[in-house]
Amino acid sequence: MNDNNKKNHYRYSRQRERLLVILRSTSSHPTAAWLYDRLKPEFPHLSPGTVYRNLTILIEQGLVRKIDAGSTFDRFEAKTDPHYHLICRKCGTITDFEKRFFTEIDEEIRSSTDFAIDGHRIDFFGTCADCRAKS
Amino acid sequence: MNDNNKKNHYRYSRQRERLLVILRSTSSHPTAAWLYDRLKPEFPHLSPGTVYRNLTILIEQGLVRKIDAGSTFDRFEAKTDPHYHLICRKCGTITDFEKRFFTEIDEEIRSSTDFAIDGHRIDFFGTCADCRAKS
DNA sequence: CTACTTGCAAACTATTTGCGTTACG
DNA sequence: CGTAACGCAAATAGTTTGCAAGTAG
Repeated sequence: MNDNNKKNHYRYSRQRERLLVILRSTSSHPTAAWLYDRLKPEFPHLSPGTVYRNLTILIEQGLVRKIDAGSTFDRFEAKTDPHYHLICRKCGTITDFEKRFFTEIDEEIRSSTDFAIDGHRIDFFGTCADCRAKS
Repeated sequence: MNDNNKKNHYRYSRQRERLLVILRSTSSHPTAAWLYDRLKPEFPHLSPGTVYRNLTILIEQGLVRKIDAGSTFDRFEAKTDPHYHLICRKCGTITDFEKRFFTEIDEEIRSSTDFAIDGHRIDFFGTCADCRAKS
């Protein structure tokens, strides 16, 4: 009956606002730990729980997305427009790719399964320019 | 100087052989816990460590792949031929899709980045037939 | 015999949660 | 004022690791 355990409405929180601002100001797809370290000087009593709870809320609000890129930890991004990720096999860096979105492939899948497809995620793997320069 | 901590060669192990057979006999993309439960009756003294260690070895050998599908736990598959995953948003089931592989999209990305792309992964999201029937 | 593999148990890491307090609306 | 959000600390979940004993080659 209850929609899991989502709140009725969200109250303003300075910590959450700053978290979103920082997340929007970087393209590095940071981890929760990185965000915590980044925010700690501003809020000396900040706790990891607060970071995680706020990330969850921001995700519920559709302002942030969680990324799995094969690590043991989660990464986050505030980009909400459709885009892909280029993941470097050497250094793990994630780079956004937004020049092209292959909406047409969903249609191809739809036509040959009984799955009701509403979206897709693509990660491209390879070696970034920096890593190639180093070897 | 040392190649991380990989072994010089792999010795035969009955546990590992059975693990691979079971993994090859299912299309359910199981978790380590599921594999452990499945193998436990055959090896009453089996430990989780053995399952994880052997999965790591099978991955190094290129016989098994680890899948991240947004869960807190890893899933594994013994399919090594290129294919995609259809992930149900309701029940989390992962279904293989192998009818079509979009090799051409790598080329499109290559031409507009300085990333040396050598492969991609696509996950399609939606609702599976079973879940649609239930609602 | 050498060193890879095992079982067991303890350790580890990232994340979540309970609780009493603070503060937004 | 009611209840969402906080900080703190303890708990959890999944996975990894150290060690002594077993075993493949």
